[in-house]
Amino acid sequence: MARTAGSHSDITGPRIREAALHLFARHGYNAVSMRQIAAQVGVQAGALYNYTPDKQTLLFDLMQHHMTTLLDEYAQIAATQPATQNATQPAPARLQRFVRFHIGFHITRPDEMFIAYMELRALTPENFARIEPQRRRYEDQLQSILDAGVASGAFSMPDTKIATLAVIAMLNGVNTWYRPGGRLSQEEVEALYWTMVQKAVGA
Amino acid sequence: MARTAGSHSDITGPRIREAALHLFARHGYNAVSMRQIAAQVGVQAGALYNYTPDKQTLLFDLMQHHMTTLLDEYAQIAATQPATQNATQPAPARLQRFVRFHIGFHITRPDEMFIAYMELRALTPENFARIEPQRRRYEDQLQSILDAGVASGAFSMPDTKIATLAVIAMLNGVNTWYRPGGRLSQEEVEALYWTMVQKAVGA
DNA sequence: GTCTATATCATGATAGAC
DNA sequence: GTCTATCATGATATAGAC
Repeated sequence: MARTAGSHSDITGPRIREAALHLFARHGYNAVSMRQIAAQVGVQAGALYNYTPDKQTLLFDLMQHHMTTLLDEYAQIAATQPATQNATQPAPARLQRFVRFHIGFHITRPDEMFIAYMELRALTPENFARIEPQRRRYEDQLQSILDAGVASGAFSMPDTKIATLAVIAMLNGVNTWYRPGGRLSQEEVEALYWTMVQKAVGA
Repeated sequence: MARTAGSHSDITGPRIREAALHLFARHGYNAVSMRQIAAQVGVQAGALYNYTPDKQTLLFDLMQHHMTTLLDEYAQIAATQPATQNATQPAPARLQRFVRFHIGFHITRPDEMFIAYMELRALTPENFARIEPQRRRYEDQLQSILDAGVASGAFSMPDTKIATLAVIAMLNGVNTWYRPGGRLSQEEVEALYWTMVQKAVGA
């Protein structure tokens, strides 16, 4: 049916965020105009302002949602017990879960991930200050796993802070090449990186 | 001395590239205007076009120069013999040299590196097609080291292609946190990452 | 809720004086 | 080689009709 002037819709909001997500990821925040976003949704540019006060808020909301989902979903995964114990889990099991979660989470959200680390500098200072601690909080959880593993003797590495950054960087790299339907399945990718991470931390 | 209209200078060209490099790295290609670049140099916007036909060429030239320097300097390093032999060097020695070179090269050129991998999508398709093979050529040299190491039994990893990408991603991550004068010296950073890479490839 | 129309401003690039 | 001035375009955001 042809798009008319009168009304609809309940789903324009989500479609705007979807279009912005895709376009920001593909071309970069500053290279995308409100007109382009509107065109992709099928409305005029002015209509976007019924859903967002401005372009910057649109970007911030996308990032905020991504980080919140990341933290929430990891909290659930981390809380899941491996069915045998309810004591504190050993560091290698926790690390494996982190690695597989991180890859799985990001591999299924390439656009969100791309924006989350490429468009940080497009945020206003105030918005940046609200996103950055969330990312820090996520990375700190990896470091606590590495610290625990070193303390228990399960891992061996010269510097857990640097190792944290190295592992995150290595895992984030997956999104630069992984494509669904490619040579490797998600399960295979997770297994390969888990093997490499395990070795890297001296497990 | 005050900037005058009449003439100078021989060094405006380099200063333009320097300013563009810094501003592109800091704010992103699309967020930087020709007027901003001109202001940083201390000329008017129109004067920039005595040195570059357009903004896109300015970006391309910066990237091209970076990639050419990278390949040239690595070629020199790779050709250097460890003083004892002139036979083919063992893979672990070659890998160590690669890791230290990669970190050292990029750590001293944070702006160039930032642009080289964040602004690829700001290139026109034609320019991208000229840059991409250079990056590929560089990464292929790492993979050939890993392949040689696996063949000789010095390394052990399930997939050298993925390992190549993983190592590159891990090493590139250094530039997200390293700052001169920080907790770790360049030598210490190189040593830490060499340890982690060594383990990751099963050396 | 969406449209059309518009205010306001910044952009990349060019022309011509000096 | 740089300046001033300007063109043509496209940007974000708003106002008011429907």
